[in-house]
Amino acid sequence: MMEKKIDELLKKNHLSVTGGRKKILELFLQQEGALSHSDIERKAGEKFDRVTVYRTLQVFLEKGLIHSIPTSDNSIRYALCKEDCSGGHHHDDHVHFICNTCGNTVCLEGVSIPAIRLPRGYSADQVEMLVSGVCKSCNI
Amino acid sequence: MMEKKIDELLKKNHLSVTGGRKKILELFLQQEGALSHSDIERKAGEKFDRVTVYRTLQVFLEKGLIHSIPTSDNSIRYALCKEDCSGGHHHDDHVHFICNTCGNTVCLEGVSIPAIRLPRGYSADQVEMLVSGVCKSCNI
DNA sequence: AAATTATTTGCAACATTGTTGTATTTTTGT
DNA sequence: ACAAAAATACAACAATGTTGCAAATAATTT
Repeated sequence: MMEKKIDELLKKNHLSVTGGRKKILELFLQQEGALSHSDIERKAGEKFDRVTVYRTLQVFLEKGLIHSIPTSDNSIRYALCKEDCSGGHHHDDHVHFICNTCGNTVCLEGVSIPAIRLPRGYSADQVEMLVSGVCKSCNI
Repeated sequence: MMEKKIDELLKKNHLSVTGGRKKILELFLQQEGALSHSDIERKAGEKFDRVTVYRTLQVFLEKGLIHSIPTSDNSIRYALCKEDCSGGHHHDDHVHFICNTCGNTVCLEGVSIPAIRLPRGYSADQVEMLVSGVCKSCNI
């Protein structure tokens, strides 16, 4: 079942498959939303050291397994990349949504970021779009 | 000169005019870009306590003198609001730009955030758009 | 399958960032 | 100039993030 998918994902990205990595990947897979560092620490922290969580997230970021989502409250969230985004920029095509009610952060895969016209002289490299409001589940 | 403008701004927002607040406001006015907490601490920290900087920024935020800009590197930046945004949401109409070369963050007042279509069930409250790339000054 | 090598982990120690309470100082309004 | 209100510094603390290194675990070789 999921075990297999996890192992594959790790191997595909040239990462040793270890307990900590499997656990954290599992959290992402079963969550299907974004997780903050403290979320992860809370859910996996009893079994793994804080430092391991930091390092694991960093490695996942570098390998393009996850991407980071900036938020207004100074707490970065991380979410699984649907496709490989190890190049660095393959995830900036969808909008991120934070629910003010439940606090969940999700990637709106269907909603793509519209192009904008920058002032003369500016060149864009990456675009983030972050919407906050009330999500489907909380919007009874 | 600037002294006067600063005093006015503070008074208009029902804030006592004190050394710390004047200094921090001055930094914002002469910077004309966004500042991170550590920026401010570095530039005003010799004269003022760290806690004072925190509390001052918090008050400025509440009063709508400044607004915060989320960034990917987990370090919120603050920028002066052109108009009053004490209501909370009056600043989400422009795009923010971070230069990867010089590190500066600016508000692109002229560039407004395009409307997007959210999936059924979602309602938006606030929208942030964050572009990173190379700014005018660095794009020789 | 055992041994070697490479990688990951936990731990400790530390640095940075952010928060809270309180006494003192400064500002404001009268 | 005085009383009341507000802001500040200081100390103590909590939370978050970083680094080096020894021990443990995973991958590779024979």
